[in-house]
Amino acid sequence: MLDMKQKIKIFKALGNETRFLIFKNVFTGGYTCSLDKKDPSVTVSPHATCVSTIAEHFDFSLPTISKHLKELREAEIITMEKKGNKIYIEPNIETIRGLGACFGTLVENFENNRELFFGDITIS
Amino acid sequence: MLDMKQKIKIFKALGNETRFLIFKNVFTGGYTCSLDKKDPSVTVSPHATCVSTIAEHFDFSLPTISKHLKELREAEIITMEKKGNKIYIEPNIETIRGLGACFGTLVENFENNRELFFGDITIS
DNA sequence: TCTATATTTAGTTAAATAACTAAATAGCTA
DNA sequence: TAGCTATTTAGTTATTTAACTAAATATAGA
Repeated sequence: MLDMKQKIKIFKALGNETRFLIFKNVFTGGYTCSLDKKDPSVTVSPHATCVSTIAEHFDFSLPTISKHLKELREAEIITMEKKGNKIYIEPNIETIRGLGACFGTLVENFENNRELFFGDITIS
Repeated sequence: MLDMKQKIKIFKALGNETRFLIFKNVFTGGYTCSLDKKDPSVTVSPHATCVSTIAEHFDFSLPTISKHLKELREAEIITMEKKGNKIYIEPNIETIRGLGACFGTLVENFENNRELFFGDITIS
């Protein structure tokens, strides 16, 4: 379960256009980075990519993208794993699943409370 | 359906501790503000509250809270309706429902893509 | 109309954010 | 080892954010 600090960190991370676009593309596989040619057994997901590949899609410098990725990693939205001299970035679906569940619970509780208070009357 | 700009605005709004706490309490009914005594027919939800009531729960000045509320309203996370000389604040559940649905779709698509790629093999 | 209440606007300031370039680190490959 | 690739760290700067106080606006009620 995500605690409040963690949720705020996630929202802050996604509340920036560049980071949001990185997030979007890492999760939907918009970027692809060739995996290690020497070792095809490397077990990265099809979504995996690396820092420089992502940076190619933006007009910002590599250090700027690197810093954005760090923030996404600290919010546990992505994972970054070093393999050789590259860092493979993958979506952290558990965090997104957790966030989705939080919103689901919030909506559900809200509906239940409303029903308790208003009975079966629909408020427009 | 929420567009990208709107989503980013929502995340930015919730990525601040004070605004997150306001959001939390407005949605869960943590604050309650007495409704208009003269006119009990006023149709505000049990979650309704007003700016000064919210401000009482924080060590920040009223203008600071007012500005935070404005940002939450612009992100369509809450609604603010003036009735007399008070402004009643209510949660905008549709926005939260929409956001929850987005995360749901993202997770679902992710699972489907993974299944398409990996078959029924479970990746640990 | 006068006064009190509720809220926002304006203007200021300190801190945080997001960008840059240059330099450092780390791991391949020749 | 030397050079190349991938990435981060350090240091700087401009912009944005979040806070404040004081003043303005709007409504309610005496």
